[in-house]
Amino acid sequence: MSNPLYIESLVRSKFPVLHEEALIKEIAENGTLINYKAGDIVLEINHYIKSIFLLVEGSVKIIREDDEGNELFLYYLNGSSTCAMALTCCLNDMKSHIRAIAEEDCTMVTVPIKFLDSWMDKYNSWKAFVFQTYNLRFNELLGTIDSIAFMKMDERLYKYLVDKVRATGKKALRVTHQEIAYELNTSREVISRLLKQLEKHDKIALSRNKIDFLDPVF
Amino acid sequence: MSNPLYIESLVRSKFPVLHEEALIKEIAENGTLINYKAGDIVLEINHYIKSIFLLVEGSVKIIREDDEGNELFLYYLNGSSTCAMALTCCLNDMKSHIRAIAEEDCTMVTVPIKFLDSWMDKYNSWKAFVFQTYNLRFNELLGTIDSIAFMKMDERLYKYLVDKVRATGKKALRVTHQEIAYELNTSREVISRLLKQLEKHDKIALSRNKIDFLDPVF
DNA sequence: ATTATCAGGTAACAAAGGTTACATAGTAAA
DNA sequence: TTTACTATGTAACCTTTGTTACCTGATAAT
Repeated sequence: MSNPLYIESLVRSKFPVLHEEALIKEIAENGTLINYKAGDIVLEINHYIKSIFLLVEGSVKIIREDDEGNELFLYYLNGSSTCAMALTCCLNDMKSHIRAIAEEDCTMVTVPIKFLDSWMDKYNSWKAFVFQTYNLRFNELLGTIDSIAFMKMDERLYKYLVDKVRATGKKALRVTHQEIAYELNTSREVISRLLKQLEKHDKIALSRNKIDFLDPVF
Repeated sequence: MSNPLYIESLVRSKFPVLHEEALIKEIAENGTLINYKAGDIVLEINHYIKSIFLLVEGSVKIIREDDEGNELFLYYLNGSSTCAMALTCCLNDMKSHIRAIAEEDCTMVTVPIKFLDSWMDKYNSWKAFVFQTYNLRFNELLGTIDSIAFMKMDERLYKYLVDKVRATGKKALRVTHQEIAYELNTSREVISRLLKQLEKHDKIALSRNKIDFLDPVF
C-alpha cells in the first residue's frame, strides 16, 4: 500500500543519498508506490512523462527504436536509481525518446513531476542525486556506443548476457533467441549461430526459452 | 581581449537564454575569452575539467575513443552551446570521457567551475540553460546511437558529410579519407570506395584533401 | 491423441565491410 | 628537377553479418 511510513523507510534504506529529513518527508507524503510486472511498459516512446520514478526493487531495461521499428537495447536501470531520460524530458517538457520495460517485477516510488524542479532548489541532496543520475546515464550511453561501434556481434552478445545476469541476479536467463535478436538489432539466425559457439566454448548451456550462463560474473 | 564589457555583449547576443542581468554581469566579471585554432584540443580524455566553456563562435567536434585507440565521432557543438559532458564531469568531479577538438577556429567564454553550482541556485535562466544543454546532448547521443546501430556505412558517411557541412557552414570540406575513416571507425579503403560511389551519384566532387558537397543542405 | 504453433538448428548463399597489396597522382622538400 | 612523401584508386580476397529456406523438436490447444 502507499503508506507514507513505508515509503519513508524504503527511501531511507534504498536511497541513502537522499538524506535530508524534510526531503524524505516530502517524498513520503507525495509519492505513490507502484508495482510493475515483468514485461510491463514503464515509459513509452512519444508519450509525455507525468511522474518521476525512484526504482526501489527490480530492474528496468531501456530500449531505443528507430522509425522503421528496429529496436536496440541501451542499458538496464537497477535498484536505487532513476532514469535520466525521464528527468530531462520532465525538465524540458518533452516526450520520451526511449521505451522503459520492466525486466523483472519492479517496485518504484513515483513522484509528480512538479516537485522535481522545486526540490532542486530546496534540497541539496536531491540536486546531487539528479546530477549523479545524469552522470551515470551519460556513461551508460557512452558504454552502449562503445559496444555497437567497437565490438563485433559475438562480443556484444556475450556482454548482453552478462548485463542481463547482473541486472537480474540470475544465471538462468528466460529469453528466446528472437528476443535477443530484436534487442541487438540483428536476426534470430545470427543469434542462434553465435549462441551455439558460446555453448561450444562452455560459456553457456542452451535449452528452450532458457540460457544458463556458466562463466563467473562479478 | 577579455574585456568584461565585450564578454557581456557576446553573452547578450549569443546566449539570449541567459537573460538575467545579474547573471550576465557575473559571467562578464568572472569569465575569460579564449580562442582556439582549428584542430586544437579543447578537452582531453582522462583530464580533469577546470572550467566551463560557452561556445560563442566556431564549432567543436566531440570524439570518443576506446582502450585500443579506436576513435568515433559523436557530434558537433555549434555556437551558443556548451558541452553536457563537461557539465556532468564538473558537477560530479570526474575526468572527461570524451575528447573535444576545435573543428574550426573558435571563440569561447570560459568560467571557473566553482560558479556552475552556485549559479544554478541563484539564476533560473542558468538552471534552465544547464538542463536544456543536458537535453540537447542526450538527444545528440541518441542520434549517434541511431546512426551506428541502424545505418549502413554509406548512409553514415553521407550523414557525416552533411553534419560537417552544417557545422562549418562550408560545402568545400577540407578533409582526407583517412581522417573520415578514423572518425567513423573504419578503414581508409572503405571510405574511398564509398566516396567514389557518392561521386558517381553526383552527391559530391572529390579532389585531394577536399570534398565538395553538391547536394542541398538545410 | 492429433494438430497447430513456437523455438531452435543449420546449410547455402548474398551482401557489407575489412584487409592486403600495389599503382598512380599531387605536393613539398632537397 | 629529382626525390620523397602523402593522398587516393582499385582489385582481389577474406570475414562477418544478413537472408532464404527448410527441418526438427517442444509445447499448447482442440
